Amino acid sequence: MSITADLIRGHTETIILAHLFSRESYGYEINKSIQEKSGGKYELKEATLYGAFRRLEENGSIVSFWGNETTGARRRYYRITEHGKKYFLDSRAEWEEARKLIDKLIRTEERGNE
Amino acid sequence: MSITADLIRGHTETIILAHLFSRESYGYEINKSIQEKSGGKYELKEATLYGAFRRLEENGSIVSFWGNETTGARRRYYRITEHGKKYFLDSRAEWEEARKLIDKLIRTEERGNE
DNA sequence: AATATATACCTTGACAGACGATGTAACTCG
DNA sequence: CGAGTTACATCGTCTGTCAAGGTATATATT
Repeated sequence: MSITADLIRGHTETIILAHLFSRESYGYEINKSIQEKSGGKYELKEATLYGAFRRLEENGSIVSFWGNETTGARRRYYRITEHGKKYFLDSRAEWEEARKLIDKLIRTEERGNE
Repeated sequence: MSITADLIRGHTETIILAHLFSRESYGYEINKSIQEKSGGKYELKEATLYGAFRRLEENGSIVSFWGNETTGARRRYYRITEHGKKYFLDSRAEWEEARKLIDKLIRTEERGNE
């Protein structure tokens, strides 16, 4: 893991919702997918993941239900709600703005000769 | 303030160091400058700012000293150290990586017909 | 002379998100 | 049958942020 979690902090819910925006899924799969997409550089810790699920369900962004697996471990599936979709799009827009701002704020002024 | 601090969280120190990278400065000025650069959309709270100064000084990234103002309120100036410069450049590189990763992770897969 | 505003510093207590550690349980493979 | 994988879940701790409060000097207004 080379990406420190401090930098991701605050984006966990958005990342999860992005996933559920495309298709319903379950915790373990979401986490594996994030690991793959990050090339192994980042993984959500389980406590973080399930904590985020709880918050998202509490605020009505997702709903959960047990899958009917007949083999293997049981899975709790999550599905994004309409409210969750809106919340996600808002969060993503906020991210775009924050990204621009941080880029601006951590740019050093090595131009200074005009 | 439209940018929530949760999204900036973890970048406060980097933002401060970016500022001190260009020139030595003091708390109040740094904060004002951030407000201006953000177009009023973001400001560091003072408790956050001074907390960050304390951490940065503790880990040797900055040194501080009282200015010799003969008028107005006294100022505590901060100067970035060599260690601080390295820390800043590392942090900025981490940000670049984290930014790419988050962009990737919150992108929805609306392409899916090939 | 009192009041307000701006500059400038600083601390305390509380909160929220992230994490390490730990636990449960079912299946799989050698 | 023991080790590894899949899969869920919680508890206590740590850390960064913030609201609220405080100190002090200088200038402008009333």
